Amino acid sequence: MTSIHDVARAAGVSPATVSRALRGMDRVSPQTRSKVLAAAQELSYVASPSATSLVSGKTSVVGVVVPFLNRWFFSSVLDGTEQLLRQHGYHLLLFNVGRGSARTLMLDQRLLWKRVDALLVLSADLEPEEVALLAALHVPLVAVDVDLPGWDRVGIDDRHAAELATEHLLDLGHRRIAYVGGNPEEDVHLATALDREAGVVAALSRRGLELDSACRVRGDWTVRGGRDAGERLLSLRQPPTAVVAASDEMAIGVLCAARERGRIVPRDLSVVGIDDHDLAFTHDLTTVAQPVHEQGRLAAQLLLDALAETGPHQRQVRNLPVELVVRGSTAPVCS
Amino acid sequence: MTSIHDVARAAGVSPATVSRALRGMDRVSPQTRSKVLAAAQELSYVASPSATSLVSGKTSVVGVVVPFLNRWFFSSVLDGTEQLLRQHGYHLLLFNVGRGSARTLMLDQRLLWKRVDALLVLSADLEPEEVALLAALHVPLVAVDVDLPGWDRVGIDDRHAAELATEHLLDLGHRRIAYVGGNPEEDVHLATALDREAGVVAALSRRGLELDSACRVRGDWTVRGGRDAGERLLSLRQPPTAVVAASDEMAIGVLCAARERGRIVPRDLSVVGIDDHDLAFTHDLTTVAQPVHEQGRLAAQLLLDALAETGPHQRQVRNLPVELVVRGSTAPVCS
DNA sequence: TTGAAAGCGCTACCAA
DNA sequence: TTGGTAGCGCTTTCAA
Repeated sequence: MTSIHDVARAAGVSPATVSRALRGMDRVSPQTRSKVLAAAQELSYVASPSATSLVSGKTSVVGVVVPFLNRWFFSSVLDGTEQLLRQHGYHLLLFNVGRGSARTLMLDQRLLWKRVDALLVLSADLEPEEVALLAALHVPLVAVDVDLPGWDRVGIDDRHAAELATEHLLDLGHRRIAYVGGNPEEDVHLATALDREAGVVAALSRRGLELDSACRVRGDWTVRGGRDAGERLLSLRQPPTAVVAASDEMAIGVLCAARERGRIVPRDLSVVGIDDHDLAFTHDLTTVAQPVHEQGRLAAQLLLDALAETGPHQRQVRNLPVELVVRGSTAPVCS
Repeated sequence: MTSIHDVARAAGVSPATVSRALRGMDRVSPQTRSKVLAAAQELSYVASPSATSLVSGKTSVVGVVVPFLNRWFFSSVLDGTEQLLRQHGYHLLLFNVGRGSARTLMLDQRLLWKRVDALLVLSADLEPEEVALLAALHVPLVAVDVDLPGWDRVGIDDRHAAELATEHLLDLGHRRIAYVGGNPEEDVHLATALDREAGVVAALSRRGLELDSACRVRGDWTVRGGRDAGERLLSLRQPPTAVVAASDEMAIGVLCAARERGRIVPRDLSVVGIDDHDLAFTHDLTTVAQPVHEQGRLAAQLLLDALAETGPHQRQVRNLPVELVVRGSTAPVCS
């Protein structure tokens, strides 16, 4: 409970001087500063963040809005973010909102108002009122892997990633290619799902092929969802010879479905994912790798830039490079 | 920037009355209250958290200390924690400290002081000064899967979990059983690694067996580490017929090593993990499941209890039940 | 039931 | 270079 007055008394100066000395401002004599530092150290004084914020209007807190904490992509991005923001003196306040039918937390003004200096949004599926709220907060905001019109964005070119995956299969001679995407009902606003699908369609059409509607199935972005999707695909009268999954989790699900049906990968079915999940290599999964950690770092950097800016903000959109990683889950089509 | 004064003016009452009305305190007439509520609504007024905290000394923030964000166990526990704390009006402030040689953040008073009302610690490997700091903060604290003497603990009986895993293998006739644990150098303080090892040793010794020192290898708690460990074990002149890994990630790594060496699991090698990781079933991994999400919830509940307490605190230690989940990675020993 | 005023702990302005 | 003072926005006595 030691306050600035205690330090002032101990150092024999005024609270104002303690404040200046401790924050490294000029117009404090070296002797005074060291006296103050010593006293503060002695009393293990730390300024109350509430009091400081009340005066400065700054909280040193960045809010992070995520749909899930326990899915690889999100936790990895966050991991990349944390370090950089910490180094610059910011704390991370978590808003784990859920997604679609698992939406558990609605952002509202009471949660955010005067609580954060900036926001990092990893979540799609925000309601229009929530987006309006974000604007009303008047704080810098960076969206990762989501489009929030008007705000900075860090991500990858989703369409291109899917094209890479699809072209790899086409180059191997596959012609009947399926796409396992998100959940169309829950993901209506999720550009990621749509863009990746568009990439598949584009790559196919360049070879004069189409994405058969039976070969376009949802996967919920989970392993279980991917397995169900794979199940559906493999039970078609004319099953695909290859699958592009919008995420590695779903791709792994498809692998499970294939295994359960006794299909040998890649002999009977080629599978390619997108992400390069930590565990992708354990399934020898061919995938399009995206720099997840780096996206977190870059988002943090953009936030820091915006926080440091004085003038008007120039919108930033940064897509990081992706790369096809060929492993053992894809092979030339059996003729 | 609307403050309590604006609301007071709009409602034609004093700030004090607004404060009482908005917080649902008694001694406010119904008419006045509704006038105030209407005015607050109209101006979309939200009280400044800094100002409120400054007066009350409460922040409505719980700090969570984790060693990693992007590892399944930690992100899943956190996911369980978040919801419950939110429901009770608490925010989560993240402290992603790292572990061992990847230690990136040292807890210090400036980080925590007056910033959190309580702490959830998922991290081992805190330095003695950090533990002393935690005590000096005088806030409720619950440790998950870690022993912090004197503080509440939520976890599992690690020793028992390892015993279950080992007994399963013994029951299948295995006699040469290996243990893949953490990194002994980095995990000196990590009771989890030691307790699980003790469980293996205990189960073995009940059958008159010992844990051969060559069969006791480190795994870093990662898939890669597990793979290296598996590699080491399989290259022994007398390799084990079965492996207990202290985590599913490491167990999966062992499976990879086996596959790379052309060993068929479970014919040539049985592998059992601990956790029941989300992806464990994709590798058909036999494992000892622990209720991770539930640990997060329970920890949150204990924190809420402690926060609500007025009298002295009674230390709580809660171990949740574990359960052997038999899948396809274990089989009777080949004779 | 309501309001005036003091004060939470700090920073910033203006004098000295 | 330093200190007094006036807030920051709210809550909480104490009076009315």
